Amino acid sequence: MDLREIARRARVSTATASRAINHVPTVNPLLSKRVWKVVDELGYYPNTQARALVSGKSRIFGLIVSEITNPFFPEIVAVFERIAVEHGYEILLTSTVHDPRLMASSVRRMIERRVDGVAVMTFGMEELLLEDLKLRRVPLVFVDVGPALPRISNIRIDYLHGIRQAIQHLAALRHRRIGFVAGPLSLKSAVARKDAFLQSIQEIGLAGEPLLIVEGNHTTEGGMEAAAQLLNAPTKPTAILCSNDLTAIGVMKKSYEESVVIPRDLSLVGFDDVRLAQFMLPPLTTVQMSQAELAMLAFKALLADVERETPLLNGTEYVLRTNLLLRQSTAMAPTEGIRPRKSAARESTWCASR
Amino acid sequence: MDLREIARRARVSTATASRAINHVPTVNPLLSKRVWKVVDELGYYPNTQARALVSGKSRIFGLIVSEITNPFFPEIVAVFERIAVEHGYEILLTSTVHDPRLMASSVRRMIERRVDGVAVMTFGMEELLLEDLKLRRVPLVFVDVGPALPRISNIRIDYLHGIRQAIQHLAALRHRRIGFVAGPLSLKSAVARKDAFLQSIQEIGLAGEPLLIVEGNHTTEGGMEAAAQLLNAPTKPTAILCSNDLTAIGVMKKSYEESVVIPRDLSLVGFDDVRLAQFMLPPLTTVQMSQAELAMLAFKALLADVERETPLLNGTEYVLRTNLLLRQSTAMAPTEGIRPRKSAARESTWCASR
DNA sequence: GGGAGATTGGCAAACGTTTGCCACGGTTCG
DNA sequence: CGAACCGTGGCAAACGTTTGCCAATCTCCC
Repeated sequence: MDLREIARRARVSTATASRAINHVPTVNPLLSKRVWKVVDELGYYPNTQARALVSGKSRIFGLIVSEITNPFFPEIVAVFERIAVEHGYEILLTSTVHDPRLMASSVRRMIERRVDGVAVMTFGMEELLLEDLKLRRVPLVFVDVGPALPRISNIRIDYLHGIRQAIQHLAALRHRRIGFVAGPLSLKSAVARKDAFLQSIQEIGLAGEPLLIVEGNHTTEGGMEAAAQLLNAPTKPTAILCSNDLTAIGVMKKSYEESVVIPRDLSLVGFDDVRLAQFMLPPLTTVQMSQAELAMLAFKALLADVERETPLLNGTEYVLRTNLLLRQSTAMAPTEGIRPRKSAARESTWCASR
Repeated sequence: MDLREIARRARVSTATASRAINHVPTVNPLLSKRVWKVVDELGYYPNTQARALVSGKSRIFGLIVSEITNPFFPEIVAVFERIAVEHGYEILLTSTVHDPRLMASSVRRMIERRVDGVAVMTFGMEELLLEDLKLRRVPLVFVDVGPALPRISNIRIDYLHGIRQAIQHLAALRHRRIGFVAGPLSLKSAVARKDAFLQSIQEIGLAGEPLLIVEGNHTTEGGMEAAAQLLNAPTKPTAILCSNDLTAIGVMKKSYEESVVIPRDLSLVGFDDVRLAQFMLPPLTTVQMSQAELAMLAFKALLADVERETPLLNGTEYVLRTNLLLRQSTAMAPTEGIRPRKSAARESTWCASR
């Protein structure tokens, strides 16, 4: 069943039928009604591919996330999809799972489907692979990349704001030895988080304390390994800040196994505010980075780019704030009985790395 | 840049160019090489919509899940997507969030995009809304629906297998008062799980015990509410089986708040084996229902239907088994001090419902 | 009553492919 | 030497829309 059939049954031309269906105002209301009657009777749905072919617009946005099984992303996908649908867009989802080959194939598929734009929510991976998209002038939006080219927007995350809050919160609880489990330092966002941690530590004059930084990989498993290292370090931290919630969950599990009770013996702060964070035992204090806002920002950026007729000289930059969310995984630092203060100072550059 | 341009530059007709690109064997290797050279130089990607238009196949599968933020689903999406891509298919994802309107609009969009098939992973919701798809002979695959029509396959979950194991495991640990937090009974799968629980209880002669069933809603919040009810019931259960892991996590949280320690005071078993289950404290014993297998089964079913030239009289039925996964949230039942056996018996039909 | 202008609807081209059909050239065999 | 056949490649139609352009009809005013 196609437009021709509709036109035939409504006794109009296909042109009129098309115009009626698209609510072009010049069409005679009487004819329009006739067309719509037939459409409803037959349950006709226009063929999007034919439409796309002639209009040159697919009304599809690509959405690339690094790993959909990471609980951070489903929320983004859900919100992005919801807004997209509201605006008549469809999404083409790819979960790259950190595999450049998959990323490449995904980019290719997106180009083949002629997406109208792509949101790249991988937090600073493999931009090289996106050359093809840039070349074709596909509007793009990234998270955490430098100042933008035309048709390329950027969402900058203000990591410092939330992380500074976290550190100051811990300091207020008398913690001085604060550990940090970083994300994979190949990720720009992981580096940015670590830098924010470093800066925050410095700001409140804790830079002289032994530096307790371990590189994790943003998974629970990585968190467990990192916790193992940190808890056996010559100078155990009394508090740990993690580069993401999954890592923090891993730390919780390791602590549990080693009978370190949170928050009595160890205060713990996560990052992201994954939905599950509040259901941990104890509920995880974490730096919130709103997934919903991030998704909305990304969509907004893409839509603006698509609807703009003349491309801007440079893409727009959007900013997303982060904020500390207090729950119950932090507490006053344990009073230190036999803290080997002097000897610890000697090792102030201790820094493990996986 | 289009096929015509490729053809022009390779000095062949578009027909030959098309055939070369699609590896039609009759084309002269020399010409083929010439075509491919141009293709690679120009970075030409064929326009999928034009292809779809003429071939009548969009090479898109729809995937409908009930809620992508439920950690059960991302794994399904990930696996489904991976296999789809491997087979040259794209997926159109919808998260219906239990909203019939969204479901309807999603079905419409899928039809407009001319999907080649749809996997409906909502566990028994709103099949009525899928009439449009059935009408158009779109291959479908469901989970937990009755025997199938042509072009409609079904994946039946063998809930009993795993749930029976769970109950027997609890019984072996001397538990006699086993509570159950059901899912929303509007969901077929939730009913099936409850029935499996009932049958398993009966099988081992525990049917005479007070019946401790609460209806939850498959969310953590629902689990918390259910736990509140169960823990304050006249005859507190010593073990609770939950209809899914999210519910179990809610129960854990509530127990924690009420200082009921798991597994010492209360044994807990979940269902699904969400990735996070093993990171709960204590790690959650649960009935595993492999998300990866489910996704693979669904894709396989769809693909088989698409590739079959003559539709079967009835769709195929696939079966997915469930299995108990022992972790650390179950233990021997607490020795019962002052158990009010007689008085409890009177209330053996106690059954709360939200 | 006739012409100008405004409405409205139809014809047909275009979007970028695939593919059925046919023609061309070359080879083989009688 | 001619006919039959095969391998190869090109022409053009088709897929289902949208839309520019033009023609037809109507309205209104002089």
